[in-house]
Amino acid sequence: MHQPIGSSPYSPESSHSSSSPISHSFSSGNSPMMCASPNSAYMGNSPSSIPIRPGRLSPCLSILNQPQGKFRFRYASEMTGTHGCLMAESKERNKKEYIRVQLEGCQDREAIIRCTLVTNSSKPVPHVHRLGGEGNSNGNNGNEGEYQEMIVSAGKNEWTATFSGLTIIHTAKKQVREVVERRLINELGNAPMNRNQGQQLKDEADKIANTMDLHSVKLKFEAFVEQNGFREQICPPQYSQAIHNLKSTHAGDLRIVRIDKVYSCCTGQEEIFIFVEKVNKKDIKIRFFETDENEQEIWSAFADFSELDVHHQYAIAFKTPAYQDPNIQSDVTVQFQLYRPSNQSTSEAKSFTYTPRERVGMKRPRRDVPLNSDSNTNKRDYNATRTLPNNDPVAPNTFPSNCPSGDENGTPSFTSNFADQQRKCYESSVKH
Amino acid sequence: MHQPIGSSPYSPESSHSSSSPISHSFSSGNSPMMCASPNSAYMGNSPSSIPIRPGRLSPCLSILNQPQGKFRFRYASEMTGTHGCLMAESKERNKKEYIRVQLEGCQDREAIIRCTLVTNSSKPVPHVHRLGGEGNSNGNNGNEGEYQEMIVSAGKNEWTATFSGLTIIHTAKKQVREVVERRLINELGNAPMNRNQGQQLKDEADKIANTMDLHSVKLKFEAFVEQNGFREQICPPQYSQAIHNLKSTHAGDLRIVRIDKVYSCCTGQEEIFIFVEKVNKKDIKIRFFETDENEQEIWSAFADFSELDVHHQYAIAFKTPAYQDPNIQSDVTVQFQLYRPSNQSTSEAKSFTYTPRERVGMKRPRRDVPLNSDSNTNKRDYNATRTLPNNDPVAPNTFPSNCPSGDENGTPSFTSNFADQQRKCYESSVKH
DNA sequence: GGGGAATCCCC
DNA sequence: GGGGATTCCCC
Repeated sequence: MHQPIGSSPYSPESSHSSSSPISHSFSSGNSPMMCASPNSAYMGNSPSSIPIRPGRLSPCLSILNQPQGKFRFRYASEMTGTHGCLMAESKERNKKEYIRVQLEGCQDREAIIRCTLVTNSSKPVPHVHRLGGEGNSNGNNGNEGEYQEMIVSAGKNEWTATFSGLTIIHTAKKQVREVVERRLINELGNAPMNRNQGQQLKDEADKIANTMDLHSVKLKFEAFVEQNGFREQICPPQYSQAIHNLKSTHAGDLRIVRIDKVYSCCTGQEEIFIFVEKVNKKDIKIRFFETDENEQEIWSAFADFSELDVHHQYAIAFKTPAYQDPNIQSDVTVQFQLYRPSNQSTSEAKSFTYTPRERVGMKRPRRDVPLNSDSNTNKRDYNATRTLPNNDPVAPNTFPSNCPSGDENGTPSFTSNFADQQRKCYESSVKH
Repeated sequence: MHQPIGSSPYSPESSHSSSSPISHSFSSGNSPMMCASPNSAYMGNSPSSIPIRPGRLSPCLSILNQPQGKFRFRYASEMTGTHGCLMAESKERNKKEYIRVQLEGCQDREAIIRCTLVTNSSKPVPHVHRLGGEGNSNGNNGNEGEYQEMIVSAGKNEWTATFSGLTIIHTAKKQVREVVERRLINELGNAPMNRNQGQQLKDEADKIANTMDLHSVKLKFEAFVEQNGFREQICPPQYSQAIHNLKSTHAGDLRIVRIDKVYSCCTGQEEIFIFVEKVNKKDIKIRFFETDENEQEIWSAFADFSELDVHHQYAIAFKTPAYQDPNIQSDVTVQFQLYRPSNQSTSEAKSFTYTPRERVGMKRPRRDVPLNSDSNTNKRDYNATRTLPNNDPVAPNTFPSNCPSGDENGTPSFTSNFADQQRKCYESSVKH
């Protein structure tokens, strides 16, 4: 102990109660005080820094490889069989990397890096979910899944702990309160309580349990050295980026799986069906946008649909928004993507084409487009080249082309590749 | 007792053990015999008829109003709050009718009609699910949800029992075995067993538990008269039609909720997206069919899709089957519906229009790249590639008409109201 | 690794 | 009455 317990807001979260080599308590605060204890990981203020050991330079932890931002948390009931474990975020899709944490500036022979699961909140506290791990070479058992530890040293691993085989075990909602309460009691060193204190504790547990986000966690890394059979925390903890539960509707990946039609008249209001991965109908939008050559967004608009158009979380029927310019002369390629307002996340974008609308009052029964690409759609008076059946009330026609429809030089063109779009477009524009 | 127990395959299922006024045992057989007891509702043979009381004309039960064929079974955990109860099947959508059962030809002053839940199997046995009921005027309590009873008489209700407020309580899978075992033991009158018999019973319970269909039940109606404090069954039981659990994927209603396009060229192979109610991708087909003026089916075909085209049970992307006649000269209206092979159930049909194909042999420039060639239906991650305006291999085109495409006089017409269909149709026909 | 069935919760 | 969140199971 380098400081009296509770002597400052900086009192360490873990510095005195752990008996070597492995502590089972969650936060190591061991204050006999009640709920207001600033030493409690749950109830107190998190220390904003960690005391430096007297007469030593403070080492420092740095996360070399962050964990994945998304991972499927598994229930204890799913822990039979193997389901893949928490890896590091990696730029390359197919490259597997492990989570790595390095201890810098350590003066001791070796140190221990501990990894625990904490809440994704401004003041991280131990999470009710548990951290599982099997491949861990240090093979910690009997820790109730509450942490994983690695020994680091200069010679062994250049002070770098590699956490492989980590797993996040999802505590069922029903048990959350109980787990929190048990930990609170532990934190308080199992001090005897009177009825009032007991109630206070229960209330606090309730509050924490009801508040804790079960669908995102962070990893907390701490470094210790062991001396004379006691552990000492040697530097401030580091927190990883948040890890979101892939199975959750609110955190799951947004994805457009299938699209029935990827073009629309620039006047919008055309119905598109898409299949998507699980979405929450109250928290989903479809965003159309266009970027310039510098990737700068130059236009965006939301598609038109209501909750009723979201079919059981997996499909959406929406109407396209009007393009910014109702007078485009050639196809314009834009993008669209799912957007979740609650956390601003988006899906990958899919490309989408806006086609020109029919010109109103255009007076050229023309065919200025090479032979086949055309499109000009639906002039009633347009005389198609093909032979029409005698009573065919129209049906102007053009035929397909292998030529590009919009030309490379930017020459305006009325051509569209999408005849049916043109048709509808015409209809909607003549209504104006 | 009118017959010795087990004396015949017709020994009554419920005739002697029940002590008045309410029996708690499931089948009333109370034989001391072991597993082979023909008297056990679970293990024995079901009686194919019921003994007639000596010297009496046998009365008879008839079900005036059958229960609904579909109902959502509720778990015990859902029994808080009200969720609607089992009603009778009714022709008119909005008309609420109760399940009613009449006892005919009863010579006694009054009788009791009991309703229990049994399996939907050739030899119905008591179901592990329970029958709940609250609105029941006879208000049976303490029957553990195992039956509901009504008293009938000439004056009171014209021998007709009305079962209102029935509910089906879904026994969780985990408890099925235990419930079955308990009942078996009860059936055997809690007779002492040796180890071997115990094992036999467990095995039997296992078998029954694993075999019982938890998603469909029937109601069993029995009639009793009470005399000298004893009950006597007075006629053969009646079984209702099956009631299927609406929440089950296998029994739930098939329904087409939304369709992106209701027309296709008669040559088929056009992609349609539909939103549906929960289906099982391994047990669903889409059937197109046509009926003549007499409602006789004159053509049918299945749409083309694979399991991969079924999106999370709620949406399907399929290709239309070719119509029987590739040379139709005007639109043909057919129907399509979902079809579940396992039980031959179908959804309501939606109407669908086949449009004539473009005439082959007409000479006009065209392309041989099918428009839809990129629609790789079988990839979950369907990437709409048809978006690049500049190199889009273009589409043939026809134009819309405000006139009916098929004319009333039967004059052949190449016109279609569905220009894009024509386009695709054209392409698919040129591929031939 | 992931889909969906089973169970439970709540608008 | 019903949709969907949660938990569990299994291909």
